[in-house]
Amino acid sequence: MSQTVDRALSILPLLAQGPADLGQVAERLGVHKSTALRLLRTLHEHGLVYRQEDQRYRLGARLFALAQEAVENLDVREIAHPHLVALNDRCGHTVHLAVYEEQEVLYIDKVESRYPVRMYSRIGKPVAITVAAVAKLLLADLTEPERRAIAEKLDYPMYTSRSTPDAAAFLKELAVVREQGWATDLGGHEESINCIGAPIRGADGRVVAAMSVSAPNVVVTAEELLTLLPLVRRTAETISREYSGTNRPKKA
Amino acid sequence: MSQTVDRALSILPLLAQGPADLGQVAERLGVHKSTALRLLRTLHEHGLVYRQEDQRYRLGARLFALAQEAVENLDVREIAHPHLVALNDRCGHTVHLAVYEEQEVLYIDKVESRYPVRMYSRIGKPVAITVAAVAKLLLADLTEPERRAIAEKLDYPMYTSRSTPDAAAFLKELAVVREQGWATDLGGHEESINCIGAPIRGADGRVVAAMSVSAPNVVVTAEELLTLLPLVRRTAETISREYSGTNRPKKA
DNA sequence: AATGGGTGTTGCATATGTTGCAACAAACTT
DNA sequence: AAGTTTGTTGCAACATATGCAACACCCATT
Repeated sequence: MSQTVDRALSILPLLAQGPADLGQVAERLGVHKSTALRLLRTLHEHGLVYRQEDQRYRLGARLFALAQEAVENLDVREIAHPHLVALNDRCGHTVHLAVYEEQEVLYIDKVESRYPVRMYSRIGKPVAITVAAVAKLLLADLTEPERRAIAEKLDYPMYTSRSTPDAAAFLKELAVVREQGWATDLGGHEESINCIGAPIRGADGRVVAAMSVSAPNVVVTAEELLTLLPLVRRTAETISREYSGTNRPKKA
Repeated sequence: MSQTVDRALSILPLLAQGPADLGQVAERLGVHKSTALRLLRTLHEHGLVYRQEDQRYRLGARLFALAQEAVENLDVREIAHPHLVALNDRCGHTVHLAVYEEQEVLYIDKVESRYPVRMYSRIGKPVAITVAAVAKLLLADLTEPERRAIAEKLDYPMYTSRSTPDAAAFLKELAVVREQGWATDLGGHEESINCIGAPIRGADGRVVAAMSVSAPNVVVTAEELLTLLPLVRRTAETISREYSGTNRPKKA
């Protein structure tokens, strides 16, 4: 791989955390200031980096444009969105859509709860991979060696007492999820929040995305939330059918 | 500037047009296949590029995550502040910056009038939402159903005889504000104080904040204050440009 | 007005890292 | 099975990125 490009690209996540000046960039990259300057200049010419009035650098508009095109290319999102909204209309809770890519699970869509109490999550943000219902669904579909490889590499932070403690427990949970075709997260990420999720499959049966419904204890108990399971699964299946084209041909 | 990085970054807009295989990328870059391969690999490692099952490359979801993180860490206040100060330097009146959050409009910055007579307001304090110019600007940008939902829920205290009396009047006012792109509050909150305001927009055109200039009658009449409108609008636009990073368009 | 610390910027010699090649591997067509 | 297309690796040659040191600049301090 290319060292120069590697360094240049490392600047992006760094700037995503907030603006930084030349010195800071150089230091965090471990290179000379002049080197950092030239990398930043190149990024700047491509519009990925913007220089604000105080001379500090931050991510540029071009990146947003690219990101926009990137999500548009993920057409699961496009197809799923109206169904997620419809589901939210019926149950009122927060609905998430996530995909697995490069060892990460990312939220790519979200429909906010209608209740005043909202949970914290962020589109584009990596999911708590060891506990989230959507993460379990997406990982459960990998091959057994892949699952094991990933499970070994992960950290298992104990967000709550009910978080997945270690690789063994995680693999076991994935096996259950794979078997039953749906997943839960009962207070594993935040003590008072429960989720239920179902997989969205492509034409070949592989899981291409996962969706979930989340609600805090103060609104509905875990048992009540579970009564929504059939609805969630049906929604996921509808989306799967539309996505895989067995129902409605939509796009070329 | 760096040739290697330049080439690597040129791949991104190329892939934004749709997935492409190694050969196509190499050809459109004008480099050898092996070179393109190494560049793509580096992009891949950073998650900016994703390799789909048919081995073709497309933009990766990480791009989306980066952009999302960036907007979240973008501080309007930080960017706006120097411009607000400059505006205050020129006109001498109190300048406010406000955002909409969770059904409320909050002041997040303020530059005090240089005149001895000052109006009462406080950073972090909720704004008089039915009358303030900044509130009108922020609410006017919501969707029609959202606006109606909020307008219904609000109280309409008659701070003065010129306060907005009810939901119908408020919605009508919002429509006007939305149309004209600026707002006023002429004695609606305190009998002797007038404000004019303008919206600050993000890269996608949505209103992310609003600013206003306020002055009491004893210093300038409402008509005199209105002569500042072009200046206020220009300032808001300058901030918008800087915030959205669209100041410097550059092309290959 | 002069000094000094803090930036960002440029020219240059060195050698490091990138390049294109050509040969190899693998997957599909015929 | 042979042939075509596409992706991948090792290597030698050279172009390119690198760090340095000197410079320019701005701001605060004296």
